[in-house]
Amino acid sequence: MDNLATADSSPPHSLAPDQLTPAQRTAVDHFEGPLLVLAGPGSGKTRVITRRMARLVERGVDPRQILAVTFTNKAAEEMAARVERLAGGRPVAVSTFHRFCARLLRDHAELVGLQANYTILDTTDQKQVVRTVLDELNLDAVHFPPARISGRISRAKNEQQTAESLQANSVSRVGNHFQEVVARVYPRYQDFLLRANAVDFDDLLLHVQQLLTENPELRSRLDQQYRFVMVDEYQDTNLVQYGIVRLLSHDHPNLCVTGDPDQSIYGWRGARVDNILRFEQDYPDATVVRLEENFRSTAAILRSADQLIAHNQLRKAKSLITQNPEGDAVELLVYGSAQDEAHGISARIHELVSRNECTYGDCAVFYRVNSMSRQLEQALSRWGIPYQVIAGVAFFERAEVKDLLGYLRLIENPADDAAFARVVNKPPRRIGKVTQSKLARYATTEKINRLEAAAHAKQIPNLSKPATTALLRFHELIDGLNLADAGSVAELLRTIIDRTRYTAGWQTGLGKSSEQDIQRQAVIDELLALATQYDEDLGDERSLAGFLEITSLVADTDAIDPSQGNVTLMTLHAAKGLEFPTVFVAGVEQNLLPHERSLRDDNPREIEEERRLLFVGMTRAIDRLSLTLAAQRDLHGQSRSTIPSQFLNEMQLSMRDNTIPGDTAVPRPPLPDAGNTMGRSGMADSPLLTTGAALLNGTGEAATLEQGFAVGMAVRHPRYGRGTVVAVDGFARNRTVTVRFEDSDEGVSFQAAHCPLQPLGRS
DNA sequence: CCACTATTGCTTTTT
DNA sequence: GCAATAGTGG
Repeated sequence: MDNLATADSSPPHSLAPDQLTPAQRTAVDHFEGPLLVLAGPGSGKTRVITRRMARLVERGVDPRQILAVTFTNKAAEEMAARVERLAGGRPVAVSTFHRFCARLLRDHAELVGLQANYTILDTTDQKQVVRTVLDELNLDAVHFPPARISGRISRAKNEQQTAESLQANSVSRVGNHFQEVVARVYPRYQDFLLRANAVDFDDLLLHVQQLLTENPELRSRLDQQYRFVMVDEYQDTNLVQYGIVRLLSHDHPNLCVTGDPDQSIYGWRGARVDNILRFEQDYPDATVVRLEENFRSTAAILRSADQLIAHNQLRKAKSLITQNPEGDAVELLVYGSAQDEAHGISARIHELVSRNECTYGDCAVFYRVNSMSRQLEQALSRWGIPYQVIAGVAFFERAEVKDLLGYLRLIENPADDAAFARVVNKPPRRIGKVTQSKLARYATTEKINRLEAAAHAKQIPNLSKPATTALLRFHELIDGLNLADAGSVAELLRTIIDRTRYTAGWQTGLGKSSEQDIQRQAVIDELLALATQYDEDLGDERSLAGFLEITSLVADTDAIDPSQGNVTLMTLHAAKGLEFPTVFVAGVEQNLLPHERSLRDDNPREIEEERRLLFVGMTRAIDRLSLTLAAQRDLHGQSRSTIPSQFLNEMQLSMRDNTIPGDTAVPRPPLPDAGNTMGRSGMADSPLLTTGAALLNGTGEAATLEQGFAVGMAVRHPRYGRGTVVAVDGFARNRTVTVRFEDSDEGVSFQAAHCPLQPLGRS
């Protein structure tokens, strides 16, 4: 089951579980004082950290005195489970930076001007808030895109620039319109958040830093409480995180950080590699351990990766060593089009699996941008290969999820005007733009939140009668909802869906529902399942705040599920910390990897980060690694010729050209027939939906079928199983296929061009 | 004054 | 190919 695992498991080439190299041993046995572990890819870093934590407990350190911080929930959970196992069942707290801060802030909210029931805004909410502020300033969102503005605000926060200092800064730089606008929006944005008792992701960290800086007694108490602090992926910390870590390890500098400057890929998010590079200056008596031997990849893979990364100038020289066997050379596969590339990869996986060289779950495909998953999904679908996409359309980004969570947020924190704006007219209850802006104006002048203002609708000037009653009814609706009455989060969600008649508008009637509605319902069911799980896990401890905290701070990478036996598709960023026997990196082209944005102003730092990104991707591979590219790729709908990535010239590769025009160099899947499609795919008729990612798996887009569909044709859907086509309507893009699946009375309609239906032949 | 449909434009990476 | 806007009918 562990074919996808972090570095600590035991891949074929690794040391026996109990064995440690001398360097690893030094790190594990290190007790007090600062420790820096510089760990190359596949060097057993996770194993070292977990072993060290267990060792601390063994030496009598109370687990509550250990604070371990990672960047993803997935990493945190895995680490916690592993340490607990090693430490004889004693739980050790492992948390992400954001979660740790969220908890701390919950306990001390009033010290930074918040209340304990504050809510966390996501990027969509942030953009919405920016939009509101732009409106107030009479600026248009077309000329000043909210996404860019909130990005700049986020960057400012990461660099510890307050609204005031940014303003001061931009005044000195006259002429920069955009910067000026950002400086004007920032303080109002922040004001909105504070009034809404809400924080954004950056605030979680920033508020905690402020908390620790301004309250020395609290700081020293926490410093004392967390006598041992461990930070994983230290090269990814930003200035604020760096500050927090330092504030917590002042009196007890038993700080252990681990990381690899060559795997720093979050510079764009404010991460500072310098943090790890200057650790030895920050803590002159630090012990430094270098883990350079790789236990993961073949020598061939490692050699190419090493050659690549050696081209980074702004780097301390370091080479990767391994005693692993040579293995196959790293391949470069060149295809004529993105479609060929996708089919080529699928064919390759199909071949490897049918020759029993690996399983589907052993394979991963990485790419630079999420939008590249679509074509890969289509091809894999056509080949009948089961796959999971990490963060295709993220589960928690789905409108239904955000709406329902919006209701929960508003119930928990009535001051959350962002949540109010999100749900006040969802589903449509005749509270449109005009009414909302009158309400907002009134709320602002009266200095009350919007929900309260809705209760006073009769006092709002120029409000039409129907609008007034609609607002009053909405207020009543929210007022009548709470966790105590509902009994559990899941029950509360059901009550919300029921009372708002949330799904009422969906039934397109005539005894058939659309594919879209089925998906939306599935999303809701998934959220309910998640809530039920939460209710069970927490028992009497359950709270809305707790549930919202979990749902706000999850990442899509958390959904990676190795046990499913699926090919895994994800971005290069999401791939960090994982390993797979067979890896494909797709789209290794100039302007894509390196991304065009990094080439734009010829900044070597950015190009080096792109190089590290490819390095990270390559070093995930255990046995087989292929880099692929397409000579032509669609960009904004237009097909364009591409240029091979500059990185390809920097390493040893064995090239295979599959671009012979009009030829069969790229195989297409064998024609489907009822007999062997099932056997080949290895897919269950209706797989269980377990995670958000798995849920969305296979439903995105799909095959364009040359032969089309006809009434009476037997088809198979990756999720709903076998069925028969009962109707075909419309033309071209509007063509829909209605299918009746086995054990179902209803027909389900699909867009012919965009569904993963596989024809099985006539029945 | 609101809801719905057609149309234009922009698209890294993520806690 | 999506999401914010413009336009139209109710």
